Amino acid sequence: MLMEKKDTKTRQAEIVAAAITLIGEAGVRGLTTAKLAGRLGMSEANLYRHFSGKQAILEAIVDEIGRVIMDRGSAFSRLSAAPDEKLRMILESHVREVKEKSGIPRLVFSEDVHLGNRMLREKLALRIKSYIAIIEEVLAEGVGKGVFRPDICVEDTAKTFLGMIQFAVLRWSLSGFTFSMEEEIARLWANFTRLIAV
Amino acid sequence: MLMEKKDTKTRQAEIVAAAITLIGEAGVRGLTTAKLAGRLGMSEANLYRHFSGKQAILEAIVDEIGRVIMDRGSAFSRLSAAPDEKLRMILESHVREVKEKSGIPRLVFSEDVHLGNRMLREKLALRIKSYIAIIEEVLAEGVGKGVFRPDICVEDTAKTFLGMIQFAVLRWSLSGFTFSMEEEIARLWANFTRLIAV
DNA sequence: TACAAGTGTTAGTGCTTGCTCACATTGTAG
DNA sequence: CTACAATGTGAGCAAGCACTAACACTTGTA
Repeated sequence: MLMEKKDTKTRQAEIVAAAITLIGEAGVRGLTTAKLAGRLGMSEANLYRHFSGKQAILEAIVDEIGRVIMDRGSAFSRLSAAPDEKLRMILESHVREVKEKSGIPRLVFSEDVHLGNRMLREKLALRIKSYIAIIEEVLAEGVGKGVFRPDICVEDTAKTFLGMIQFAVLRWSLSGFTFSMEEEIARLWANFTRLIAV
Repeated sequence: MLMEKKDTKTRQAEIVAAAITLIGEAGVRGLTTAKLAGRLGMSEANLYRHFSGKQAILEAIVDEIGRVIMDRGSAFSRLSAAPDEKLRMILESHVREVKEKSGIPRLVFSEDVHLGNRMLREKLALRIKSYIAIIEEVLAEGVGKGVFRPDICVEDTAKTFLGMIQFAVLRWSLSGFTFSMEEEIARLWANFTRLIAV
């Protein structure tokens, strides 16, 4: 009787947070009911009081990811900084997020999402789409204000921008996190901003 | 006694090919000794005659990936086309490769590589590095010949270029392969080439 | 106070996993 | 021809997996 009783909403949030951390450390494969329960100091069976199964936990994580992305979008759209400054801030907050919650990109790339549950895959595709839209908006604003080249396609440029970040994260992960992500991103940003500046 | 005896070199090649196909269909998680042996029409135990274990099979796949990349590099360096044409050809051959052997990108992104065996991770990081170097070379040639802007950083631009492709593949996978990869890539290429053209 | 609903645990279940063992068959060198 | 190494098989093992049943405690409420 070590575990104090808590509202299921609270427990669900705790479980999701622990699951993201665990995925960050050990991957989606490493997210087992035994490890998750152990990490939380509760029994495996108790997980099933709050979630119908592992799939439901993954769904909840994807919803959490969506919430993070949406929050970021609304935060930056309210901002009154220059478009290129906004873009840099999105970049930096993205990198910060990835570093402290590496479980998120890991789930995004995982086979469990790409090959497993269909709903999971579609939900995530939608989230990424809306993330691209956020970048597009900033780019369009920059084009309108004359800080970005008028001949860029905002959609393709947004996709290229995000791809640049993703690939940096991939290389960083493959390197065993040996190089400085911040420095790498700073270099990439310097080059990218030169490409799209008027 | 359905299985005819073959040289272990031949069997290894067969196993690696079947494993890549299987990963393409079912992911690295779907690559189980049972499925792989079943696909090849042989017993599980026979796999262990030719490979010491699953890790060894994954290593052989990574070596195969390295061979593919190296071949591509040497093929394009021998080519006498214009730099921008070369870059487009690399892009197209990359996409073609991904489409017919989707097991390769799946392994590159897999947790088994990123979190599992260290040697695997380092080998793959090296391969990607040399792939980046190939792109860099083409970009540098283009800058020298005056077809690409002289103010680009070839290294960062190469990384951005590859990231753009990777991200397109990710979105394609997340979409359930519903959109046309060729059209998407064509759009991205048109925008990218505009960004780096003089 | 009674009691139903909600939250917790222990101790399992059946299934899949990578892998091994003992044994059969085949190819080939002396 | 014979002996031996290489290549093949079926049977099965220990560990890990997601998940469940049966039961215990707590809390809100009629």
